Amino acid sequence: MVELPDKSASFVEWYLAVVEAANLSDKRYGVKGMNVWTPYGLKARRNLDRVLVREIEATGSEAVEFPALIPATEFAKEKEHIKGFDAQVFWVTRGGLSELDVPLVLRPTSETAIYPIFALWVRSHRDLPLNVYQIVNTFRYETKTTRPFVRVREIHFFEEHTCQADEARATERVASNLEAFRRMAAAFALPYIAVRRPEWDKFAGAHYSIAFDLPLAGARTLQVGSVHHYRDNFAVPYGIRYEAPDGSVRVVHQTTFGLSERLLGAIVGVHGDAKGVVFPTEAAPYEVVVVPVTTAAAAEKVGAAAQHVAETLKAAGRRVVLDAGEERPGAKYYRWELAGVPLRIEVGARELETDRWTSVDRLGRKEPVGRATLAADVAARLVAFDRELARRAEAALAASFAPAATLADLHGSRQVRLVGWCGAEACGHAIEQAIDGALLGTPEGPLPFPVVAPASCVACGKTLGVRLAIAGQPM
RNA sequence: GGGACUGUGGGGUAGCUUGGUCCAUCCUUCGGGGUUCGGGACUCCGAGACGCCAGUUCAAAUCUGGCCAGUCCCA
Repeated sequence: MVELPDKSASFVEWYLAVVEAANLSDKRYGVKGMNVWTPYGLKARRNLDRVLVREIEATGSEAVEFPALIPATEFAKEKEHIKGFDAQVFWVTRGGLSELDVPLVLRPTSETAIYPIFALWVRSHRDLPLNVYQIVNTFRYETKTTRPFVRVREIHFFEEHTCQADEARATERVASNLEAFRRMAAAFALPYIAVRRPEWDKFAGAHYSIAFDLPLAGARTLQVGSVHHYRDNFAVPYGIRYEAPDGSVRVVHQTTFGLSERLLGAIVGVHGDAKGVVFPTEAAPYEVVVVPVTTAAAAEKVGAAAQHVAETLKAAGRRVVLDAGEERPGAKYYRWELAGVPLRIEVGARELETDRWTSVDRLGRKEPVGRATLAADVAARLVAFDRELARRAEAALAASFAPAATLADLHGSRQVRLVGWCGAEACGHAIEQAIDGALLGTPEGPLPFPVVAPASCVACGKTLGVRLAIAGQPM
């Protein structure tokens, strides 16, 4: 029997307990920040990857894989980048018994592994755009407390790297990535806000960074991914140049798009409830669980019917698990609810006398599904489930933001705050200090809820050039 | 980066102050048997632990040190 801590009262405790109880990850490996992917957790992760791959490939990106080790000499070429990552890399300094002449960095991100090769691949304007992505593990020497999926040292990382002919085309690629992320997030019923990070918080080496933030609990937010415009900041030191149609030699402009298993953390954190995980259909390791409700009299018939239901759904392409175990039905319900399966179908003697099965979705909504129309009815129920899940998440997101007119409002805030900001770094830091968190930045595009434009900077009171900014506490 | 606390079967705990009573408590879990089965069944039998390495001691889950890991707080 599993008792979960209260989600709204102690979010972090709840999160850790859910991840463990649902068996998504095993944190007993014994190296800080490096957890074991369990069969169940890995199924979910692969579903996320499947959607990411589908959506990024729809934009003309191709998969590649680069090595995990980067020579120190290459790593050091872009000086803002190395400044940003120097303190959080693992080094490989020895090979067997001998010291390496050139130490190797275990990639914390792959710019410096990929760009020397991009310089070889890109020769002509005909080679552009170059859009590639990889899904690999990256490593960061995280010193803070690590948490499954959210802050780890071995990161399951999706990263797209592109080369474009000029700055405008790179800007277009950024827009395309924002759109791809919109589709990915929608697939998981995850509402979010896209935020342009302030100068002091952009990716090391970027011209600008746009991050995807989700409110979790109180003022806490989780960045699940980001898109960066590099301009030619990397292309110059790495010599990524091409010959234009007019014969001139030009430097490419680059973008990247990064996501990680934080997406899974976000699904757990946003959709999960007092009973456990709630998986949106696309992410769910199993979309449907079939539970036979047996009695001594009808055991055989019920068992055969349950099996038939499972097989019918499998044949229709559903991920299905048939729980024919010895436990009583109630115990199974609790277990599969903890695991977050979107839809349960109950097959018992009662149903055998009708032409329907009972189905209950993870939000507790009970409805019959037709025997003859099983696959179609289940599909419809799952669509309705995802829609309701999204609706609830959107309502929760809207409720987690509140405007703040003064710095005092930010103290001990239980919500993410919308503030006026003049753009000055000093004011930004004053805001960060007040909320004991970060100025996440300025919204990129419209927010998914109504907003009143602020009149003045919450820190200095100036009205000139004031824009809407978001302040919260990144997890 | 700084500090605090914690580490006992798969999970949660009692025991630690004051070393011997402990081949270690209780709940859960796991394996086997029986009766059951529409929201966490009951019962019988069985399995399973003192984070790691040193030290102190006749004797260490218990005391000391280091390491590793986890949790929390602060920059």
